[in-house]
Formats: sequence, structure tokens, C-alpha cells
Amino acid sequence: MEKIKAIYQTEMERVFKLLSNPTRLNILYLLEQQELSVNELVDYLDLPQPQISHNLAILKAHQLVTYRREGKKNLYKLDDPHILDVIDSTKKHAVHVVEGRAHRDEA
Amino acid sequence: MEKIKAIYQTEMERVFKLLSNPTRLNILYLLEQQELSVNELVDYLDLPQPQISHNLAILKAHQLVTYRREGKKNLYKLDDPHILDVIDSTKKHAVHVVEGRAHRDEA
DNA sequence: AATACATATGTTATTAATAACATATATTAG
DNA sequence: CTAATATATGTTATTAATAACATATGTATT
Repeated sequence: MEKIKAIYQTEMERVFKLLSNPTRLNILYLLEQQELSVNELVDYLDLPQPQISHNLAILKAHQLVTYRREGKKNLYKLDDPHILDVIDSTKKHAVHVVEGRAHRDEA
Repeated sequence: MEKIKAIYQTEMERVFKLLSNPTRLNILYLLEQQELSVNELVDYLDLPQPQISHNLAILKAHQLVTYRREGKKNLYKLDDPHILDVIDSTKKHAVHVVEGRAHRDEA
């Protein structure tokens, strides 16, 4: 019986912390579908631009997204393939729990 | 382009929040391997018993663990199969990032 | 029923995360 | 070189999470 190696655990915690924020989670979820500029994210998520930029900076600092400049725009995309799995597995779990709860809660 | 449905998003956030704590992450990681009593978790994780119990209560409240009583002991186990995937995918990501960084950081 | 063991709960101080806002920088177009 | 657009950074107030500790409950055994 072993607990998680400290070095991996720290990284896992970090990722989970990043994902436990609705703004960042939605950013990653949208970028999972396609590359987007800051303004496009602002439009889709209907949040103040500084909040989007701030969270993109956090995601970038932890190597979850990268960007390239195109004209005036910064186009962001995901930087790590594994994160897709994490988000998708969790979405499955969420669907499962929510559907299960819906049943349980009926009548 | 759609953001995550609010009902699922809330559940996802909740799970990520639960997992972003080292104590809870390690509890789940150990329970992934076998059913354990509170005291066994205390021994493995070398943390004060109330802290373990407190976090088990949080995990139980969110349907991530259940327990059965056996004699004097409460034996806890995982309550949700999807969580395994989430933890494992994230561990893979963590290994990837940590190994990658190790290379990058050399020389 | 009393004791001991196993676990749970409640309280508080400390620390960290968040959103909101103002402002700054950088690039492009005129 | 100036204005406009796109994005980034800094500051602060508010709120939430955490760990640490004391204490309570609950069951088993005698």
C-alpha cells in the first residue's frame, strides 16, 4: 500500500486546483474544441476580459495552454493531451452522478 | 461551440475541488487499492485522526466513498468507478509533466 | 453499567482563492 | 506619431478552504 509519490501528487493537486474553477474549466472545455482568441473566449463565456486573461495566464503558467499570435490576436490552444482525458472522464462521472441523483430525487 | 452544461459543470467543479486536496487525494488513491478503516488510513497517511475523519465525511457527502461497519471499525471504500479514471488520467498527466520538466530543467 | 477503543463533530485562527475594477502594455492601422 | 484594438497586469475586498485542536458520540467487551 503506497500513497502517491510526492512529486506526482503535487502536480496532480495543481491540475485539480486549476480545474476546480468554473472559468478555467470552461476555457479548457472550449479550447478542447478549437483554437480561440481571448476576445472569442470573452464572447462565449460572457465574462470580463481581464478575468479571462488572468485565468489564461494561470493556465499558461502551468503549461495547460499555449498561444500563438496572429495579427492583433492571441490564439490559445491546449498544450497537453492528457488533460482532455481528465476533463472527459470527469464529465462522465458528473453525468453519472447527476443522472443518478435525478432518479433518486424523483417522487 | 458550447460551454459545459451548468448542471454538469457544477458537479465537475465539485469533484475537482475535492481532489485538489492532498489528504483527500491520498485517501482516494489508497482506497482505490483496497478497503480500509479510518485507523489504517491514519497510519498510512500519518495524519491526525480527526483530519482523516473530517475528509472522509466530505468525500462521503459527495458520494465518492461509502463505508460499512465491521465490529468496532468503519471500513471505507470507493463509491464511484469513474473516479478511478479521473485519478489515473491525471496521474498520467502528472508523470508526463514532471518527466518533461525534468528533461527541460537538466543542464 | 463502566471502561476502552474507534470514529465523528464543532470551533477557531490562519491562509489562500476569487472576482471586480482600474490601469498598463503591445501591436497594428491610419 | 497617434489612435484604436487586443490583451495583460496590479490592487484590493470578499469569501472560502485548511489544519489544529478539543471534545463528543457510539459500539463492544467485561
